[in-house]
Amino acid sequence: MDVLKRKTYRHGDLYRALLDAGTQLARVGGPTAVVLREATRQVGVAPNAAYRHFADRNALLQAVCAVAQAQLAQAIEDEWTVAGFGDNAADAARAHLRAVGTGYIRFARAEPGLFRTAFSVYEDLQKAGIPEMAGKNGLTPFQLLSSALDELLIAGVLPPERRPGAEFLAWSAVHGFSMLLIDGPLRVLDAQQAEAIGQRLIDMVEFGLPAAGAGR
Amino acid sequence: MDVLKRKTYRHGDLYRALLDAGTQLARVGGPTAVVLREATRQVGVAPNAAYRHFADRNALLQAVCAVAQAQLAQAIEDEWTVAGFGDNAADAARAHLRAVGTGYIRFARAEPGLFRTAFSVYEDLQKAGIPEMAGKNGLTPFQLLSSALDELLIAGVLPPERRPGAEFLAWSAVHGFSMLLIDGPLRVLDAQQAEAIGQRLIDMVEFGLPAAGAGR
DNA sequence: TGTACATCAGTGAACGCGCGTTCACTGATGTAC
DNA sequence: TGTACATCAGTGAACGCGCGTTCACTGATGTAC
Repeated sequence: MDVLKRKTYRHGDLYRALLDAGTQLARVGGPTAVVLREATRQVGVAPNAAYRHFADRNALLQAVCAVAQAQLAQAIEDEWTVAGFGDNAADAARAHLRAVGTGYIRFARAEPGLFRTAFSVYEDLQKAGIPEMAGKNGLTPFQLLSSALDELLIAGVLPPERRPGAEFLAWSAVHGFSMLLIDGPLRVLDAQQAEAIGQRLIDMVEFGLPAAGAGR
Repeated sequence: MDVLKRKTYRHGDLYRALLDAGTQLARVGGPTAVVLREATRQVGVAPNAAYRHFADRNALLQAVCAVAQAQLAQAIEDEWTVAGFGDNAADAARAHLRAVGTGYIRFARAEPGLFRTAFSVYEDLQKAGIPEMAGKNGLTPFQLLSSALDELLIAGVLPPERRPGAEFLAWSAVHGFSMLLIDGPLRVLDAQQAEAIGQRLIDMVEFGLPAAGAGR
């Protein structure tokens, strides 16, 4: 990111530079802070130069959104790796579900701007599988959650009739908590408190999920 | 709301008219749609006339936010009333918790713009008790949730050591689901599907809450 | 009950701002011969 | 290997837009005498 001075007339990799600058803007100020002119300013290029690489402002935002998704996926993968394999399939599955939730919440707290950007753009569940949004293992956040739930199913922890749509129940809890944590009333919590309540929330999901839809 | 024509030089109740116009804008387009000039335009008054009644644009937004909170509270109260009292204290408490969640989700789905506005402004938990944000019974959404949880405690459904902070667990689940429903990937669900998954989510909270924090 | 006057709600015009986007251009690069 | 030339990445200037906000004002209202 060479600000204001550049040796060559051609930039070299302006696409990448603008994407990086846009990501930095999102990191600091969330999706509305992704301002095309500001990105070109930081890179040291004329405002309209961006139009060689992005159709319009929204295309830049979309690209930044994909970066944010990928970083979230990576944060979850890291947590998954730490969780390991446990003594048996059931324990491993539970640990992986917890890892997904924990990674999600920690990322939201560590990178609130990127987190909000990840969910700012109109997103189809169809598009949830595109590779730009994945971590190193090639899985998106949603796919990682699905994997953990599949493990729970195979391990016999989650009854088959409760499996369909289980993603949305777990996701809702963790997503809502993250939102309250970064934008809402839980903003005031310190790291330790946030972590403690976060783990209790994941307890609620772990114990409540197998019962959800129980004979009502 | 008299658009463009007005008999008297004085408006009569411009504060109310601007607040109503602002609320309508929020209803249609969420918090960012609360534009001061647009509100005055709809009321048929000069842009700067607003400054007789609101310190600035943010003051108008705050007022609209309070209206949105109050409408949410009312939606929950209505659901609470429908839920009734059941056969015993435990059933009644559970029904009331479910009513809070159901009212919350239904309001989010029915009035996504107002819902997003309700949570757009910096909100302290301190301010969660101010009367402008309450429904007819004088309780805010947060206070209604607290009441339901207190009932669960008294009825012996929720162990005393799990009561503190339980608001945030239940709230997270229902809030996250609402967000995914109106802005996220669950946008595609029709009313029936949304209702069904919403009830399963509330199952998860109902069964998972008493277990959350269980001996870890 | 009638009149003078203070109040203050709403007016009209203008400001500076930063945004996204379009236009015709310029000049470094890399390829064809 | 050297040169002519097409390509196209980045330039410079400008546009229209709508916003929030400030200024000095005007004229209806309601109160004091």
